Amino acid sequence: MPELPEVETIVRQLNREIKNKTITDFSCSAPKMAVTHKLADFQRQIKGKKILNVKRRGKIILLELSGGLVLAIHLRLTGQLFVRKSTHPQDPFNRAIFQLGKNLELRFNDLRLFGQMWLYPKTQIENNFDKIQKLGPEPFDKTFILQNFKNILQHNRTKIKALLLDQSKISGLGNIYSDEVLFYAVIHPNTPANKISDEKIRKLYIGIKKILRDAIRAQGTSVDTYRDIRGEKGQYAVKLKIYRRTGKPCFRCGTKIARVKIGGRSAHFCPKCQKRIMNYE
DNA sequence: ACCTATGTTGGATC
DNA sequence: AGATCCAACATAGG
Repeated sequence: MPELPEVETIVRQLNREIKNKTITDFSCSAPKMAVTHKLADFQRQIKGKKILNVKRRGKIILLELSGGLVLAIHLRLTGQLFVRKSTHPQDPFNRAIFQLGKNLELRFNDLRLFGQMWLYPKTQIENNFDKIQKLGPEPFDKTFILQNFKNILQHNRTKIKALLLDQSKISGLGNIYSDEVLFYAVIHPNTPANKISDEKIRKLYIGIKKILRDAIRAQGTSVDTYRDIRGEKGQYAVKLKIYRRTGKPCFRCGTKIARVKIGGRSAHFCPKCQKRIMNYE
């Protein structure tokens, strides 16, 4: 499910709703999701811990707990975090429940079971957690300047679509927003990253920030299973220009939108506007 | 009914 | 280095 805007939405809402709550109990019906511990150990470690703060790095949610622990959560494709009153009916595909006192629960639901949780001491998260160590720059980090982005593109021959999806190059973009930013910047998804002109790099850089910011404002895109912590849809789906619009008219020129596979993922683009550079497929 | 697709990512293989 | 295929898994849609 979630890319940067969806994860950011969830993180902001969690801070509003469950900061300073204490995890009074934990249960989980999918042991593989809690990757760092056997279930009993995971439960023992997390029980009684207070949620001090919620952060995000890339698409990874980080709950800072008392006792110097951090609970890291990755929702992968279909994970959801819901905050529910205990009286609320059970959610479909619920895999884990963090009890927050008598009346409140943080529920981890996941249809496809790809989601993962890690529980580590804070120092280890910061210094040794490879999932975070490997991440590229945050699009909204002040140090992520145009020149920085330019360097990344100029040192990679890979197709720009694949580069944008590669979390070690730049973090936070997934299949939806990588398509959207390439449409915004009018770049064919198969263009080798190091063949993109300075002008287009600049446009892409601007587009990444603009589109992610707009999507966060709209509380994310619910084109499939994404929901926020109240179970509500994000509102950005109606603003999508290209993603999953195969065969529909391009908003710029009316040409039918095309779809190609790049690295096993679908890339949507306008074959007229986003012309591929000759000599490169 | 069968085939394909799905918001992720990590590993194997060429 | 980089591309491609496959793995985890469950469901929906053509």
